[in-house]
Amino acid sequence: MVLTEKHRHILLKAEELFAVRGFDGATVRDIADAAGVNLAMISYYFGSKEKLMEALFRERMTLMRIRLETLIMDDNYTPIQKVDILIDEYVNKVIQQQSFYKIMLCEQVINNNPLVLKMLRELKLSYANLVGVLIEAGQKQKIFKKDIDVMFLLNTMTGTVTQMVINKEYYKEYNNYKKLNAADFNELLRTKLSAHVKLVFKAILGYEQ
Amino acid sequence: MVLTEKHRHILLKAEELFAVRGFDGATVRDIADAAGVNLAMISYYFGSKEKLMEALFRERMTLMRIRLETLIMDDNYTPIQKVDILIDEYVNKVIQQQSFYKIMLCEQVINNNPLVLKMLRELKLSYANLVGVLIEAGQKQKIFKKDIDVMFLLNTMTGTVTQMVINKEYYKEYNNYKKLNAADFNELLRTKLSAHVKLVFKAILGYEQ
DNA sequence: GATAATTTCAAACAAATGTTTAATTTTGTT
DNA sequence: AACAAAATTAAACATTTGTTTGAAATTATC
Repeated sequence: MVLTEKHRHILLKAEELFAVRGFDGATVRDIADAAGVNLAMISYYFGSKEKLMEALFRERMTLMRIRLETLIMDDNYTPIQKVDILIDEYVNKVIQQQSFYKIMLCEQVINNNPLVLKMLRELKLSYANLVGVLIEAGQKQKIFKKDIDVMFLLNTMTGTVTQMVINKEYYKEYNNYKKLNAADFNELLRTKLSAHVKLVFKAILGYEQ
Repeated sequence: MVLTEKHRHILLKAEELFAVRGFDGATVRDIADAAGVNLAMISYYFGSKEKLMEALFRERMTLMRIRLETLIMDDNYTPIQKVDILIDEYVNKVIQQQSFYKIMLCEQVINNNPLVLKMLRELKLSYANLVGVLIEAGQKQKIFKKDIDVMFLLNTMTGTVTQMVINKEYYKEYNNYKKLNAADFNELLRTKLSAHVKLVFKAILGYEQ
């Protein structure tokens, strides 16, 4: 399906609502209202609510895998540099696309849409495989230690980052960052998260510097 | 509200359904069927679907905070021992109560029930405060390094553990653990998660041994 | 500018949802 | 055994839900 500007606008508004109310909680009427279009337009443009969700996942997930693949295969970086880039880019992406990552998280728990589940599955396994290649390269160069569990490594990153994003407001409150505006706070979070995950990765992968 | 065995039985079945379909996705009819009671019994026993959810949270969350408080105040353990116990008990609890932790995760994202949100908030903040006390004790003894961000520390633990539990099946598949039965696999996960989080905590808190 | 294709709309539709009702059965008490 | 309280039930209720319809408005094509 080719997406027009109208498609993308509806997807954006649907995304915001799904992130706050969940797939079942956000009604088609809510989405139509938020997008400023008639109720019937959702079915007209996407076929159904389910297919709208599928379109959203297809749209948001398209670029994810490709980027990682080019990074892993890039010969201009050392394994350590690649790990740092991987972390930076992941943290950036989650902070930039908070709504979608919240939806992804819920969809991993709630078993709603088979097609969405399949896409998540493929993304996860290909991520594990690609990062596995990176780890092995680092191990061959004696930079990373032996016996790295790729899934533990990845889930530590994804879990820490999503958890911090979900609990953003508590973090803000706990550290008295109330005076910061949303953009500045996101920037602070981005910097701290990158540094933190990098520290954790050093411990798991077993390298210094 | 005093909970009878019947109450608890319905809560258990509701918990299983909420974990798989979400609050909005699990219908009162589904829950009644799963519990083997008449549809009207849900309202009769709990008042409403929302109140059933609140009762579930009240029931499951009651013991959480108290346990941590006694651990932190216990003088028989060193800070490092307390950290290890904290991790072990958290991992055990999540693996033992996977359904409820999945529900908690979704409720943190989806803003459904104000009372549930309030309970989550209180749990999170009191957890942060109590662990903060533990960290400071360790810092005073020069065991932990300075400038520990308690929320980053906690979210690394909760994020990693929940992420591993959510992606259990992928992990099983990726590592060819298909032959293991559910109980054995949970045990394996428990052991590996404990060791992994302890390693990560050592790096964050900055101690050896 | 006439015609066709596309987009938009209000209304209607059937199905599903949480909750209530009022009658019936079961349980407890004396 | 007789009565009262509690538990259970099938049916009904009013909303809300996703989706469709058929007419109207808009845009594109010749």
